[in-house]
Amino acid sequence: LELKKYLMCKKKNLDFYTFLKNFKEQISSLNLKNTIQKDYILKVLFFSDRHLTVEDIVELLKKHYNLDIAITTVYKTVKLFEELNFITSLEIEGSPKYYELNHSISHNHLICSSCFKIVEFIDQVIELKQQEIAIKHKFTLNNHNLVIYGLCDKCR
Amino acid sequence: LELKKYLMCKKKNLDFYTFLKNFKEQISSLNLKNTIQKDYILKVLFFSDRHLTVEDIVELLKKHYNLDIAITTVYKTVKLFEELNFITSLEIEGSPKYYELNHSISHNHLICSSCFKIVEFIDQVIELKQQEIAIKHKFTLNNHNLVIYGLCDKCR
DNA sequence: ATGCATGCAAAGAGTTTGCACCTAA
DNA sequence: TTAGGTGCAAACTCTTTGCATGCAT
Repeated sequence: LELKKYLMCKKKNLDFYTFLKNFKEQISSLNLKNTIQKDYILKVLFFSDRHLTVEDIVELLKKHYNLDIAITTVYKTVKLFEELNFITSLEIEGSPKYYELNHSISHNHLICSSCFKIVEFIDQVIELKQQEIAIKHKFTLNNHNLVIYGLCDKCR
Repeated sequence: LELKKYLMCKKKNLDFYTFLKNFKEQISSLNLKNTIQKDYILKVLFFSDRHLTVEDIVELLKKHYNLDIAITTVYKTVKLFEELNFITSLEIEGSPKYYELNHSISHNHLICSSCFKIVEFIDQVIELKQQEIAIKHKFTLNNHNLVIYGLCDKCR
């Protein structure tokens, strides 16, 4: 029971092995190969409570699983995972890309300019307004990226 | 009169020479040096009706004024201009930074994923909501970056 | 057996830095 | 005269690509 709770992901409300099984099935059905590299990169992202850069992923693979996976492989893999909608990316001014498990629900980020803490939020009013604006300008909305920069309470 | 109208900037509602004079005074008051390079980089940004990359600026300097200014100098200059709030920058996924004259008014961007057309918009509801969210999470908001990606009517 | 995957090395894009010389004030 | 500025070359960061080998299916 304790183990099961540990394996749950807050974001997906799912245990890792169910998630991994589904993942492996999707990889197979696309005629791609299941590998240790893919599994562990996914695992690191699944259990992380923060947004990770490619470099972070390499370090965590080494630290937690003593695995040496080439950074090139991680770049290729996160690109694939993003295309398959397993993960999403976040661009922050002057930083490498950050990755996180796909929440399915559209959300935005509030970032502290000093300590780089990232807070996620959802706002239905902003979501709807964006739809309105897209329609007004005759755009078909596909995704958006709202990042608010500020100072968190600890840093000011 | 025609000339005067030509020299007006839609965004600043100001003619270039008034703008340049004010700019030069600010540069002097900071004990920085006024140079041809700074003047012309500002000029290109002033008269542009679109967002410019550093590379765009170098090309326009050559095309319009037959000036060869080193790209390094342009990088250094736009960085300075941004710190002095003469211009603002915009980050788009997988693109170099885009610069534009500072509007003073906070605004957002809608970008076509196919032709990269950039449309600017202002929305008071979104602005206020962002303030609310910052307060809720105990952040002091300083700036934000909302980019909506979609397909414009021509591209879909 | 086939073909995607891995990982090394190398290239690539965008940007910054160090430094000698130049120029505005 | 003396800071700051310019522009060349080189470094730097992040990311992608080419290719030989490896491994899943």
